[in-house]
Amino acid sequence: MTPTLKDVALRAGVSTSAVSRTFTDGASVSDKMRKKVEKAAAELGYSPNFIARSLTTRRTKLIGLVSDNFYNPVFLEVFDRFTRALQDCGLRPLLVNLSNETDPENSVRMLQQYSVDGVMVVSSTLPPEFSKAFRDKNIPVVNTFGRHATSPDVHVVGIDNVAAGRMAARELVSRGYKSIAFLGGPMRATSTLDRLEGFRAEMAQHPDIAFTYSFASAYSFQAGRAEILRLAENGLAEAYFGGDDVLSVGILSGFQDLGKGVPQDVGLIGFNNMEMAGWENIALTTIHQPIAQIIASSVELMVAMLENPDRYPEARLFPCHVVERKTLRPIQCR
Amino acid sequence: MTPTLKDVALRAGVSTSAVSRTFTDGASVSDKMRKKVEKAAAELGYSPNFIARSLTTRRTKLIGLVSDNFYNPVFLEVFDRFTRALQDCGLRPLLVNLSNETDPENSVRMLQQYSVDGVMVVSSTLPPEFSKAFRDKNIPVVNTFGRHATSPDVHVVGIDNVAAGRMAARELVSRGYKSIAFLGGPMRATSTLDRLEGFRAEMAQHPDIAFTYSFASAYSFQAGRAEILRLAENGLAEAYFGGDDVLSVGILSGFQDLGKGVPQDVGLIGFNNMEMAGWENIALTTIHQPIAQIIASSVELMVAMLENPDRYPEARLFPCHVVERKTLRPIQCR
DNA sequence: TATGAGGATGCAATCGATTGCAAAATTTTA
DNA sequence: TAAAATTTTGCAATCGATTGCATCCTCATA
Repeated sequence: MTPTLKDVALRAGVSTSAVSRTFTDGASVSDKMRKKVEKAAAELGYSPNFIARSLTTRRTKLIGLVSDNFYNPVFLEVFDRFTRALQDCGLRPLLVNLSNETDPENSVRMLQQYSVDGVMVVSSTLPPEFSKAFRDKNIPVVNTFGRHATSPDVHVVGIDNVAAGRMAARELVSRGYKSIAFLGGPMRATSTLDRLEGFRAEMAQHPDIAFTYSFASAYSFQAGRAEILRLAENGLAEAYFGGDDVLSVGILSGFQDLGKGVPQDVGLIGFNNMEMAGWENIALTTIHQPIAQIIASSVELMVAMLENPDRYPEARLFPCHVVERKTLRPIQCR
Repeated sequence: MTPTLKDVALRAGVSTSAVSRTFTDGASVSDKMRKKVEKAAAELGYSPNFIARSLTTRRTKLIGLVSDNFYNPVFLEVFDRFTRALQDCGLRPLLVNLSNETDPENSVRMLQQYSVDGVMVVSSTLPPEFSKAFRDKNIPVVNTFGRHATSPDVHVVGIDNVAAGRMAARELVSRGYKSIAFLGGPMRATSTLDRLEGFRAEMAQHPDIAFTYSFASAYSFQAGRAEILRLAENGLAEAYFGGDDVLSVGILSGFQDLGKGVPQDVGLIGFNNMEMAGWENIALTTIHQPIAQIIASSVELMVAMLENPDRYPEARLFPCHVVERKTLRPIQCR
């Protein structure tokens, strides 16, 4: 059906090598030959078959994009940016949904069967074994939003969660709140734990301020709402750090039920700066994670690894910053 | 590096055909042979290379998943469901971001170069030419969320937008509003136009009720907010049908600015039933689009087309239903 | 004009599988 | 037990490309 190399060669009256060479840059072909071949190719509507090509070049330009997080609004941006950035490098994302996969084996095998050139593991909750499994098969892998401490033998691009936790605490302290709480996502997420660590470290500097913490059952609206409602039974803190923005909107909703005004009665700072956090009827003060940079850097790193697979693993961590909106009272000068 | 068919054959002391056959079901191999081969394969950690296989079988099991909409929250669900459903059929989604692509040519060529078995065009805004371009190259295509009227020569799975528009109007009428407005998404989206058509048709049955319409510049929060604020200058209607849920949340935010209480002062019904519409502090009454069914059906249809590419094109339309929350006043009995 | 350098071309092997066909092995039938 | 039928197996061609190597041109230089 679709024309092949041979068809073009036949029509142009040249060898298949000649045709192949006009379509691989850097190959030696005379102008005359190139013209002839290009003409025949155009007439036939030929373009080289990547799959067949990959057999000899050992490069498919396919990149596995594996994630287990398909329900967080920030992932809209994540997918958009990843696909664009990859496309711009001539790479193609093969999407893998790991949502209820516990065993790396399957995904690794599958991606290996498709001879992907590399894999991007996009998750902060996936255990490091996943990334390692790829590396063990000699497939270049970068773990975006990963935790650098856990997998020093795999490339990680993301943020410093400990620093982010500290930043949140510092922000809350600067507003003069006298009792402050950390309301994290599920405890199994290492990112949560790291942020708690930083948060706690900062709070340790302020023994005069009451500090408590707890965890929601998931990074979800309902989980945040349920947890804050549960917490309210024993009295609320003056300000909270929500595990992420959707959790925080749940908390906001709980405050509303409780008749607590924000920021008059209680303060809240979220995490991620998802698009909806900026919606005027939500107006969540939150910590922005530099997604654009993280993804650009991830792809850049992947490209570099394709050139040199033995690159020494590195962690690229980007700083966050707080985005002030309306859920925290103004800074207190004392 | 990774073991090949030949390696296994060598180790098992059999022909490559034998190995190939034990890995393709339905092929004739004796038990003894199978055991021998499987043993060798297991020892080597072999699994067949799909890419190489596809060369002769002419099946890659790759499905192009092309979309131009990466920022609507419902697409989280869409991507999650699509990837799962495809995976469950042994198919792999090759993601293509068409966000700023105006010409089908590139994407078609690219997907052809990867020998995808089929393409799912997931968009209600992409012009029918995109879908047609694939069909013209004999690549099976189903247009999910497409408009059936425009492309009767391509498989379409989605909803009946005209009916949905009518449903919205009817709902608003049943609440006894005396002036009703349609505030759609961008005019170029055919889905918007179809919904307006249905809406208008229903309103025509009620000449006593004032009816107006207008369009926001995009399916976005800011566009909805801006448009309602603009509209307010000449006085608001009693109730609105928002083009989609994010647009509607923008409208809600505008109402808030205007000091209009919902649903006391003004009513609003959205479209899509995105997850956030159910959040208690948004509580948007909206029309639910049966995404789960639409996607299941799309994938089902794709699988059927892989079996029989000459299948006669059909449109599969699913009914919507309204989800009552808190942005519409109760039904009026007269 | 002869010589050599270097670029352009083609031949044929190869990448990792599948598969039609014929030969070999096994089972069934007489 | 021999012949026929059937199942297994292997050979070799093929899928659509790329590429090392040898040959052939071209053109500049002496």
